[in-house]
Amino acid sequence: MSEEIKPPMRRPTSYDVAREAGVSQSAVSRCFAPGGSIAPKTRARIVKVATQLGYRPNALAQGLISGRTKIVALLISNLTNLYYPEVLAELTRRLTERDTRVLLFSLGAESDVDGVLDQVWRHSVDGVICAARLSDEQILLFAEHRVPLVLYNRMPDTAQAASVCCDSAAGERELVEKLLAAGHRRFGIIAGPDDSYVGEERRRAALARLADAGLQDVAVVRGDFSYESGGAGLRALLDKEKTLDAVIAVSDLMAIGAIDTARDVFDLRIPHDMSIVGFDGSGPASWTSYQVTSIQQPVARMTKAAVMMLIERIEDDSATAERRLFAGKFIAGKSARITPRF
Amino acid sequence: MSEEIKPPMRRPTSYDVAREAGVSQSAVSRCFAPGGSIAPKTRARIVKVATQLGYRPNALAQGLISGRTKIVALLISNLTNLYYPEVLAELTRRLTERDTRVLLFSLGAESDVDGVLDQVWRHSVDGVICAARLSDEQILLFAEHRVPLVLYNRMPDTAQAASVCCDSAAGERELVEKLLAAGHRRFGIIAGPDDSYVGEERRRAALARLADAGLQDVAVVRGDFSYESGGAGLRALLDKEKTLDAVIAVSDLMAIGAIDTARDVFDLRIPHDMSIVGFDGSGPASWTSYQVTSIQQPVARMTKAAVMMLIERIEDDSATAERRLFAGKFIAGKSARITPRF
DNA sequence: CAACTCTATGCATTCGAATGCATTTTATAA
DNA sequence: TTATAAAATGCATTCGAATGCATAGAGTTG
Repeated sequence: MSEEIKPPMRRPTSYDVAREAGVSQSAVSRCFAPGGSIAPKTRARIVKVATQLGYRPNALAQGLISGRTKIVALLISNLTNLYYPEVLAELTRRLTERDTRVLLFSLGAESDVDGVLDQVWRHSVDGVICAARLSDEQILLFAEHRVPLVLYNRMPDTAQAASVCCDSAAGERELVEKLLAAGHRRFGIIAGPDDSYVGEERRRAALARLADAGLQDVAVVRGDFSYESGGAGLRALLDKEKTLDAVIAVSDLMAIGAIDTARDVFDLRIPHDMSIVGFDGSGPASWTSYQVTSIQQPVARMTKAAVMMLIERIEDDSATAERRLFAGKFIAGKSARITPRF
Repeated sequence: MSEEIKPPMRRPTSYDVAREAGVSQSAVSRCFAPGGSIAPKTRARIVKVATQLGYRPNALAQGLISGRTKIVALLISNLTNLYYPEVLAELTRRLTERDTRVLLFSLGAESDVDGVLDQVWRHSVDGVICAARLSDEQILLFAEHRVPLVLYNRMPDTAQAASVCCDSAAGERELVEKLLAAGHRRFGIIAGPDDSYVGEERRRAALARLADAGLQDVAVVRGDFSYESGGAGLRALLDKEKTLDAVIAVSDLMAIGAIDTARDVFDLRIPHDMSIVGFDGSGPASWTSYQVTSIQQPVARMTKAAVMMLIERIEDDSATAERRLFAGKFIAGKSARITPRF
């Protein structure tokens, strides 16, 4: 009879272990709780029985009674953005390292946020890292529900909230300065959707720096951060202004789209005939065919900071808002001429 | 006194709503349960109070008592693979549509699987979609724990499990046939790591079809699916065989790496001097600079199938294993010559 | 109006682990 | 050996919603 007839057998609970080990349920609980008061001998016996039965504490019950779920929610707007996967992977890895699970919410339209928040409250997550647009009212809801929040690469309009950002403005300024120093004068900008926080910050910073240099009325078109919209953006720009020295795309992916279109449709040599810069320093930007001149976000440091900030405020709910702003790193690349022509 | 002194105020529970609405806790529960027996008038009153108090059912308590969490775990091996984000986004979207949350587990090294599974059991998820390598023993654990499982783009060695795959073998064969028909004879293969299911399937299929055509001893090198390893792979191949007509990379990203290296390092015109094909049909493959000749996986249909299969077996735990195999779509692209030279 | 359905509602219990408090056991000191 | 502190253990309760069962109320019919 090698085929044992197994009873429908539900998962063993702490009571099952307790019975089998001849102790109380409390003992079992304490046995697995860090710092629980338990005699080494008893612990050994319980652990043995637990292993044998394949006992695993029920996370739901633990969360319900203790008020701690060891789950954080991650809100990310458009996962397909090529730059986010990297951030997502890093955040997930770092959280997992700290014995925390990730409940992922991907926001197609930013309007779903309310529905998502509803789910966040229901699941009593320990905290939230949000890389999607939140209104001030929404941010206030977090305080009301006492759920720690860290914003990633965006800042609230006026509400107080912890945030980790790459200094888009400074980065964009640096790019513009290099372009100006190299003698570019006829600029075009491929911006993001007007509801994108970083997109707008970069657009404004670029325009401001150009204005400082006496360049007004710079042509601006809007894309949606996609490859296609980069190409479309370039076409639109060249439609307005016949000749351009330099195009500033607010993301690498759009810069790449613009580069491909410049070469393929307009037969331009990059950077000889036209300079194109991006932003982010995402994977494909460094590919040989593009080598986008860009600002690289310090993803490792930023994700680490975000996770640490979140954990800090999970452990100390009186922690006040803090903002950490990381400078990006200029990547010379080869898609822009950054030295004077003569 | 515009500043109300709020008591520390915990989240309202069904009891709070019940008291306020003058009914029992059961009534509140039934009010939100679909098909609960409740008088319209009572329901209206409860809903009003609930809204007013901002009541939200506690998902932990619901999961604990009902045995259903409406959470599925997603196990994904390397998120940075550029092709997975698309799959991840689609799966998340579809699951969210069906009122199901996603617990994300990203596996850096495949060895973490056991630790991840432990967490999966603890959280009593309703099901799992797995795009990472699982051993037969691990697959059996799912049956033991009665957790429905759907494998994405991989099949178990011998154990029974539901799975959704793109027909890699057929796709790779088609690619090889087109290349053969166009007159290519000197082949090289850039395979994946030997523990990659799809990688190995594609490699074997390519080699088999080439052998059928009388081509033995085809050079094979291994990459890790990254852009860099594609370039390195091409260098290694050209090191072994001085001249090659065609290179078969088992993923688009490696094909792209190979294309860039071929152009930049070896000064080859693609596809004039050498054909390079990939696999997946991921975003960058269609960019103007590459236009990789490839097999496109029907991601939309596959993710839909995976989610439907999972839901089917969540609702009917007696459902036996099923395998759905989707044919990929040939993308002519421009990285391979697929018509005879004369 | 009595007899009987059918719908609403409440009561009590359940899910599984954590924890404050009381009690027992063990270790240490006098 | 006894007094006392300290450690180990058990008991009972708690978290918040779902649900089987009993009952109260509304509605129908003869």
